[in-house]
Amino acid sequence: MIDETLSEKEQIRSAGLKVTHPRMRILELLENSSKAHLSAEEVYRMLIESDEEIGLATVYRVLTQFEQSGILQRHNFETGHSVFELDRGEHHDHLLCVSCGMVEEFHDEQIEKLQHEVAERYDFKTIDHSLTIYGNCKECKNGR
Amino acid sequence: MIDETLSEKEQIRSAGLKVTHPRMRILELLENSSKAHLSAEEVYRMLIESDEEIGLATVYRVLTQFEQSGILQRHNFETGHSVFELDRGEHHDHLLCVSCGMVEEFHDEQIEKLQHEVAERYDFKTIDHSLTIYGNCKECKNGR
DNA sequence: ATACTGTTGATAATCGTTATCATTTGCGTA
DNA sequence: TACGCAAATGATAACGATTATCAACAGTAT
Repeated sequence: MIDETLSEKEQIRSAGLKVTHPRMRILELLENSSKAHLSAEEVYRMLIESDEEIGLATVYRVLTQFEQSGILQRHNFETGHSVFELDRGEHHDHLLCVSCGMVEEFHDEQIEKLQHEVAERYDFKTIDHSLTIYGNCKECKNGR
Repeated sequence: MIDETLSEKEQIRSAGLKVTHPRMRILELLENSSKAHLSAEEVYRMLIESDEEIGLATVYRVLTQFEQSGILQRHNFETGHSVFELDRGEHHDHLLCVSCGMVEEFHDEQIEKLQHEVAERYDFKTIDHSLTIYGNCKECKNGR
């Protein structure tokens, strides 16, 4: 979960990481992206298009570090690759359009509560949970 | 969703597939397994151990065909590989122990209903949905 | 039994991701 | 400000899971 009042530099520092060129560029990119959910390959391509000489290995490494320090969240939808988004603190679930790939976020307190009850019922210590609804969005449902 | 009253042979036939040795063995294995959720590699290894000469490529192919014809369900938990289980019709969600890999199934009608409401709220046509709770099971939570 | 088409198995290829390692770079210290 | 060193980088090899290729083989309708 990030503190929006911290600058990129401060966020990276407080994650215990050196403030380097690749890390700054990647964090800026995530914060300025119009798409909330990006894959490593997408981040890499966007950097290349901005004439940044950042290797693919570095992109994967930095994204993983950002995830581990809580700057980013990683999601594994059923697409065969991970996508990342800024962790803004509020837990949410996803609606994913299988036609156009669009991702919509939602939060439902009632569902959250029921999930905790289920975990309790099975004597499970919840670490994380993910709920994704796959389907067709408004646009794709009708024409396209 | 499979009809339990159909024999393996009939299930394969009604999927529009030829009744072959590998398909029979794989379906039998799934139906007799004590573990409900198996990966392609696990199925392959179990076949090898039963002295079955079935190639890994065939295992992947058959599992995919069984999934497409509704005999199996495929799940992509956050483990990096797919697992398969017989589709018995009743939708359910999963509790996954990140320590021992144990998978527990549950069904909560209330959660189902709330998910439909969310989809409606966003004008989404639901095709599928998956809810997985990651954590530590009863055993792993305490000693191990 | 025959023929035709789907299926199989060995293996190469692919995809997303991680490991390796020589070179470079932040950054605390002198 | 220059120095030194551990941490970080980038090119690329390696990896694990899965899919494609293709010649040999096997169900099944006739």
